[in-house]
Amino acid sequence: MARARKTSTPPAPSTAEPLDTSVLEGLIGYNARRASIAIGAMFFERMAPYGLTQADFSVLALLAHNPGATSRQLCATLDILPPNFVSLIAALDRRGLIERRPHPRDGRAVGLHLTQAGHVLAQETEKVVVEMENEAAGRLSARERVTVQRLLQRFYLPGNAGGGGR
Amino acid sequence: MARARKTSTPPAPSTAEPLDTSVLEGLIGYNARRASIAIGAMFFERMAPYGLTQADFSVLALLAHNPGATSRQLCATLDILPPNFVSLIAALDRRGLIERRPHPRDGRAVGLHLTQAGHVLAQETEKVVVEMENEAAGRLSARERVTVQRLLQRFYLPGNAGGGGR
DNA sequence: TATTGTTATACTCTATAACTATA
DNA sequence: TATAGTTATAGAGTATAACAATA
Repeated sequence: MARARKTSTPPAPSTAEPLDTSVLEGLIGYNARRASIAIGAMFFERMAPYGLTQADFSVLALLAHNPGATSRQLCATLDILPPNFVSLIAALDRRGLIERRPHPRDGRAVGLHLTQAGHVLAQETEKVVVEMENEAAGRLSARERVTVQRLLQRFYLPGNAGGGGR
Repeated sequence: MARARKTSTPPAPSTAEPLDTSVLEGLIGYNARRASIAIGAMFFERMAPYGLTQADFSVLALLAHNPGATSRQLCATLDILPPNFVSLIAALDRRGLIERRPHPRDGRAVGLHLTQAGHVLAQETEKVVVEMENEAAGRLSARERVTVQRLLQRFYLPGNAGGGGR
């Protein structure tokens, strides 16, 4: 997750001249990566009091709206490999944020549910993240924010062709 | 850099129902992260024949337009920590793609330059990456591509407020 | 036979502390 | 004293192989 750096940021005593970055800035991959890292660092700072990574937060947010979802479903949705999901879920369980109940129709699977504490934390952190995004996107209009989201989704969601959205 | 997965992608024998992801899809951070990972995986595939990571490529591309740049400048530009930059540069050097020359005005610094082979590789891979992006962004118009880049830059470039463009 | 969840494990990426040599 | 480059190292994150239990 690239934990945020110590980021003391001295008052720029730096003298080195900046480089010409026009080539890279013309690449969407580069821009998406840099923006993602910048927002991720901000996320890390704001979430420090709650001890949640982006993956942790995503799982809690998904469970809030998809109670009983299985590890398999969450892994597929978030593009996390099952072996890497085990310790994540175990940690949330240890913290009393989620509960594992036997799946009603599949003995192999386990349904995941938020506990009361999990619901509270999911709700509170969602608010924090939305505020953080409002700040990070402070120089974007509401319309621009919707636009950038819609365009980014074209790169990772299947069949999100044009048209549609108003 | 998250190397690309073995991605056999069986013809979806999967039966698990998809989850409601609307909360996450309303977050710019989530969308930027997912898009970045998707483009990164594609980058990894196309660059496999050249053995370059995104960071490697970025360094070569920057040196092509900024001959003599120092490690310090490249680190600052690409947000890479100096200790992590050492092995990257050493590998490019070992491959005969770059050359380290004493800095003309600073005995501590080392000016980095592309070799002939480095220039050839930088030019060829830049073409491959641009083609790859054209494909990845196939469902975006030229105007949309410029828009998404401009908007993403607001998150990681300082003082890129509105106005300006065009 | 295929799938869910898991253990073990290895590799990559990212971070900090501390050193050297020049400035 | 501060900066450029480096070494050593620790900790996240991400990948594969292989297993038990259930379908």
